[in-house]
Amino acid sequence: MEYNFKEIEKKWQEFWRAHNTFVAPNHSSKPKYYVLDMFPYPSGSGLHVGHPLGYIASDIYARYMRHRGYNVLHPMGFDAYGLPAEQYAIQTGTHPQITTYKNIDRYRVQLDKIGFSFDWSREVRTSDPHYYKWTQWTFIQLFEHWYSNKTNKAEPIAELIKTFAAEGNKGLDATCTECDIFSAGDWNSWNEQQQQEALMNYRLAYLSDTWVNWCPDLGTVLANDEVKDGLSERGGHPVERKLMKQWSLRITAYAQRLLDGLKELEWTESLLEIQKHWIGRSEGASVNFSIKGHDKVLEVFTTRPDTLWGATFMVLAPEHEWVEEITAPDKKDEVMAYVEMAKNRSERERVAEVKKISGVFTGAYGINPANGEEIPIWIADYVLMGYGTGAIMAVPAHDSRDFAFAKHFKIPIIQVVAKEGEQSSEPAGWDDSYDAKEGVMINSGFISGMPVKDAIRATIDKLEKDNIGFGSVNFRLRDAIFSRQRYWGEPFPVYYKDGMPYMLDVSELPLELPEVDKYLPTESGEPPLARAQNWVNKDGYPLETNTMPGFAGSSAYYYRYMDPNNDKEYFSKEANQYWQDVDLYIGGDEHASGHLIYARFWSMFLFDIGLACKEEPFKKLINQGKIQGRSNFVYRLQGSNTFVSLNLIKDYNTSPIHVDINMVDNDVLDQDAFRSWRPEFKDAEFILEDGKYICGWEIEKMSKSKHNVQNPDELIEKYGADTLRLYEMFLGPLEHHKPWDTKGIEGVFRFIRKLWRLYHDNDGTFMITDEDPNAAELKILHRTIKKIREDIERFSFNTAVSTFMICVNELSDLECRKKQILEPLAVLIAPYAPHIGEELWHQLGHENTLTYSAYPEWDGKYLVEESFLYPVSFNGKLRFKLEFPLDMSREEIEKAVLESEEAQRWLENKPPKKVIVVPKRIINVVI
RNA sequence: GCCCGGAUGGCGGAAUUGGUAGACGCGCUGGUCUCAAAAACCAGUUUCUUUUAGAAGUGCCGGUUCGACCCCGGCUCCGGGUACCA
Repeated sequence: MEYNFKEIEKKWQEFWRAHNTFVAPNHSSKPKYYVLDMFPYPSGSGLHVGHPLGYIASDIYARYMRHRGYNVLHPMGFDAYGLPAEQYAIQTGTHPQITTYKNIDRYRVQLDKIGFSFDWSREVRTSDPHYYKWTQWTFIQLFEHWYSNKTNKAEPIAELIKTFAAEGNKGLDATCTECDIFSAGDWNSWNEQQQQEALMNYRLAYLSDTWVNWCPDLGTVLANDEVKDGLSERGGHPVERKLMKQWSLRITAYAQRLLDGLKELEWTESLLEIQKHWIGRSEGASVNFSIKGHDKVLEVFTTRPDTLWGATFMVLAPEHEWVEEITAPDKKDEVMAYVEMAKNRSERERVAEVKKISGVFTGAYGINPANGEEIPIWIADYVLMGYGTGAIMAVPAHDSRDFAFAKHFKIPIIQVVAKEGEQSSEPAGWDDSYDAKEGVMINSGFISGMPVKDAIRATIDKLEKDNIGFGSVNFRLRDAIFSRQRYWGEPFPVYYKDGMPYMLDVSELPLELPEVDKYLPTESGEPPLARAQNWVNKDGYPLETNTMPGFAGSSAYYYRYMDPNNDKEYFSKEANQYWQDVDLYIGGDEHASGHLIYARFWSMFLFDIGLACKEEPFKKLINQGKIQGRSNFVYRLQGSNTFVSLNLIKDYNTSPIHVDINMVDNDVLDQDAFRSWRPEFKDAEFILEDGKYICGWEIEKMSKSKHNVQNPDELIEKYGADTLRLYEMFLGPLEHHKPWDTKGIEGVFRFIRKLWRLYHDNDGTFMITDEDPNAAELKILHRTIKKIREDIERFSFNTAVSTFMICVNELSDLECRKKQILEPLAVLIAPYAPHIGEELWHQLGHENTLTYSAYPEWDGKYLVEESFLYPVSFNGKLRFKLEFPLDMSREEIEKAVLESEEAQRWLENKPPKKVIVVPKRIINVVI
């Protein structure tokens, strides 16, 4: 009987479920290991073969660690809030909960069929009130804390109130919204509302008027990481800028820690790089420029204070609050027109017009503090309100944007840095600015002659001494906008009294998502929750109508898995002490600037308030590559129903049409399937080559419209889950993006059957002997164990599959049926192909699962070689091979090589110049 | 533009520390078994040449080295991130 994967896989999946094989206890004497996958958003189209790639890898590792004696936490859950279910609700009226839960059920069935070793007793769903209770709880904690730069952590607002009452906010070093200095007297004289307003500037979750990315088509605001090229990441809808009252999280308080924390993480270089960029730390100085005729000082941030002498103008962002005030009366119309234009432009237009130079002169002048020169103040949209102070000193000689601007508007350009050993030249003649990171200062007063680095230091010292500036650091990272004007998300635990927001009491959580009649904004433009009946707190005050964004629920789900059914707290201290942090996290790199920043921030905050014992949640992270689609095409002869095979199309006028990849095998079209695919192709004719219709192909995104989606279900039906698991790993390195192609799956399927036949005769009878293995068999086994262990340790799963193939090929050649060889092999392969592993283990006479059996160890004594077959090269070119004992000395080998018959041919009686002998590697003769 | 990653047969890929380039698998070619097919098995498969052998060869050009897919310098192309971030 052949290997019956359908029966066997079903049997073991049921066994695992019935015996709770993968349930991990929170109390164990074993060491812990936490393997996490990025939990999926359950979309309506189910899993395609790209989704399980990372899950298979993590499952192999989780199973491997169980074999090695670890208590392995390997949970799975669902990111259950999200736009698609809500968009569907808007169209059909179906509650997003119904759609989402239906999709989750489908995902669960699909996941189970692949044989994952998840501990489903720990499943979380972000839309479940038992779960989001703690998302809301965290929000309250964020609201009740502020960030002290002195202690460098989050501190309770209650303490801050005491400080304000005793000494005002003067000496306070906090990360906060810019606000006026007030005294204890001021504070104590204020009413509740005034005090609350002052506190709002400090809270880590705060409500403020913010410039947001407003997406009219989705009817909501988006975070910076949800916007790409001026379009929404989901759906590609245009985004505009809008000033709105929104909740934000003061993630910028953690910018430096988020940056520093990266150092200890075992993440890929590219991921660390993306995060570094996103945080975007720049060192420089704040410099105050006074404005002629005003008693205001304009603060700018520059990374190059040394170039102060070259600052020939200043630029304000169009949204800068002083634009109107400083503009000269005769320039008002022009300036306001420009500001209006800049404000109304969509984000998309702004991005598209980046190269266009535009701006307007305000008629005002700033005073360059370096030399007392009056320099014009311009308004231009190349200066962004959100970075630094929204105002810059422009140094056209040494900044390309300033240079282009100065040339365009004919503003003077002064060179202040020259290359070491070079003379200055006339900047008016330059093609571009000289963005000098190194060089020597010129035309710069007391710093002239200094190298750039020293000049920066000296300038900052001088600025600080004169009290007109100071060394400062700026981050690109912005506070995270946390409000969404959508229905399907966590409700904020917030009510409003006299227009001021207050938190619900923790005992009132969870604040459950109310029912609404429609999932659309109200007629007056309020979010969908405004439609809810009685959306008020227990005292009748109105509740917040915004909901939280997608990243709220995914920012700490990895902690909740540690203690998922805890009703009293987020997770217990004991559970957290035991599981600590995620040892291995596998997921896509599309979350580099979103989820992975927010989750780290969230974790740091939970650390600060004493809940989590680790600051960084994800010790090691691997990005599995995306599986791309591989589309197939047929070529229709223009204006006909005739299709031309790929290699003949050059002779015809054809147009390509996507065909479903399920009716194509090795790029050969199943013509009958094609004819019955769609009515219009019923009478299709084909122009064939070698009697076959060959399809063209292209690598594209996997999508329904391109007919290139491959579901795992079909493949499991045909080949079984073990084959699918091995094949996905065999495709190539885990981290690589790669096109999906079923071409090679037959080979893996053959391998699985060949493995089965090692243990069974042609009739399917189990045939294992107790005979002692010979040296050759032991060598194969131990070499395989060694290589498999090394490969798993370095997450090289593709080469591990090859190694199994080599092992099975060799044992088949030897017709080895010995228990001492084949029993360890069954355990060895079980993490990869768990069903066949369990079945063989069972047939070998074991009653229980092999999940917790020790992983085989290799013993070097079986691998000792006595001799080595040396490749012998002449001038680096391989000529022949010679075998020598391993204990032979270099001198003896050299002598033997030179005396050998083959060598004589190449030496042609000339003495060699040099002979290199690298033991166990190579011999190279130089002539 | 800037930053990161990559390029190896017809295809996916291997070569872990500078030491036999192309493991393993697909595909293809030929064969065994069979009435036939499936399955399985065996042999071959980087390219070129004057084929018992030789030459070239890891995107291109150059360098270091006894020896380079691997290190260095300069390019080309592809993928990703980011983009008036002062």
